[in-house]
Amino acid sequence: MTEADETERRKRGPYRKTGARRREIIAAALEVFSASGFRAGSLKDIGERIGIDPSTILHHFGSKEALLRAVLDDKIAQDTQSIPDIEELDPALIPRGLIELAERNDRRPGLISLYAVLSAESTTVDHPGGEYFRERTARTRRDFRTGFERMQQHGLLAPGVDADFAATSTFALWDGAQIHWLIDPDSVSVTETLRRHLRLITTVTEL
Amino acid sequence: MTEADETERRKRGPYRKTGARRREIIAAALEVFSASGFRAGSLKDIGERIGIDPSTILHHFGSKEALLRAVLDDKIAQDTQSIPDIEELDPALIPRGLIELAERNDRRPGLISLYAVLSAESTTVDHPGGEYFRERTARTRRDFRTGFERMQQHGLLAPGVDADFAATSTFALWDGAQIHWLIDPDSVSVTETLRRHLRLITTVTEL
DNA sequence: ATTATCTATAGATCTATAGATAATGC
DNA sequence: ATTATCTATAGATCTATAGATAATGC
Repeated sequence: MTEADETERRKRGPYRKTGARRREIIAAALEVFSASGFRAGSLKDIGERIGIDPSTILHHFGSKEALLRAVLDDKIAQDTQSIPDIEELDPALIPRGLIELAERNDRRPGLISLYAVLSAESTTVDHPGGEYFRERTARTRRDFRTGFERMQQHGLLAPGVDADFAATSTFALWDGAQIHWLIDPDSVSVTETLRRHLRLITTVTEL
Repeated sequence: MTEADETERRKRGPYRKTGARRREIIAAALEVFSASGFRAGSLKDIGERIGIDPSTILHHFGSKEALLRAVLDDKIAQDTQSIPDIEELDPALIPRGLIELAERNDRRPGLISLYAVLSAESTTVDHPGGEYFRERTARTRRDFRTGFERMQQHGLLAPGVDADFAATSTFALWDGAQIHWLIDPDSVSVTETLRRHLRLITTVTEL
């Protein structure tokens, strides 16, 4: 009945500009959430950046939580911490791949801030990003471990370093350096710290 | 004039129980701020834990910001990341000292959460903890560097590791591991990751 | 005619203050 | 008599909804 009705008076669908507007909102939301966090970043802040009313944002996304999900989903595509093709990449090139990833991130400080701020905020009670960040950290650690296991099989890890420690320490050092960089950008270079760490835990020297 | 007046009708000062009540509030505030962050953690939440009204908290501390400062100042005493006597400690014992510090922190997860959550939140705009955490990270990095410089002078750093990298990487790895531990406690042991890192960057083996 | 946008506003916070009542201590 | 605590409330948010107006596209 209801389904038949819906089939009958079919919807027209979004206008041509709607996609662009949604992307505009997502971009503004990324800025605001990374600068203020999810809870303190208001729909009013987001709307003001692009000159629209908060209720217009809700028209497009339904709720603030749904907007957060849209921001995070959108960013998965250009994720800051997944190595492309880690399964097939020549193991000797994995460290280089990680460093290039860090260098790319250096050019998008907004994304770094989004992840660093939200991943910490997501550990607080009742935070809508909790599950996303639990899954993401698990996936990233798994990807890292896969990469370092392949290096290990080719004898590319330094003596005394196993794949699990390589993955855990690299991931922790990376995220920690990013937070310290956010707190005081002059005091630490994420890329340089990562590079030296990888020189230490692998036998790959040309980094 | 005013001063004379104040000298004349002198205040009686706080009651005997006031100190205890303030400590009670600070303890409850630590719990709430570490579980919810500063902005999302409300005076109502804090008051409910110890059965008092939000306005009573403000009577004792004046403002929510002042309460945060009181919580942070109180925690400086039992800081989670300052090595005792790093200036005098036998350089060979510094890694052991760091690990013991991490082990002590393991037993106070509330403190770890407070620092991890607030240090990330403090990077957001207009956050009252911003200066505190900027100073704290600078001081911690300086302490770490001092310690590793002393180790370097005694030839206790691994080949290719200088004091600056040792300090930056250890600090980053530590804070990053703590966040990952908060996100998924089963996936990473802060102490164990730190221990293996220190084995790698120093020549001290008994860890 | 449907979607996009705005205005207005409900309802739920939250911090802080004013002022009344209760507890403490001179 | 002073401090501690509570009740009541002001004033400032904020998210979300209802309903009117504007823009788009069949």
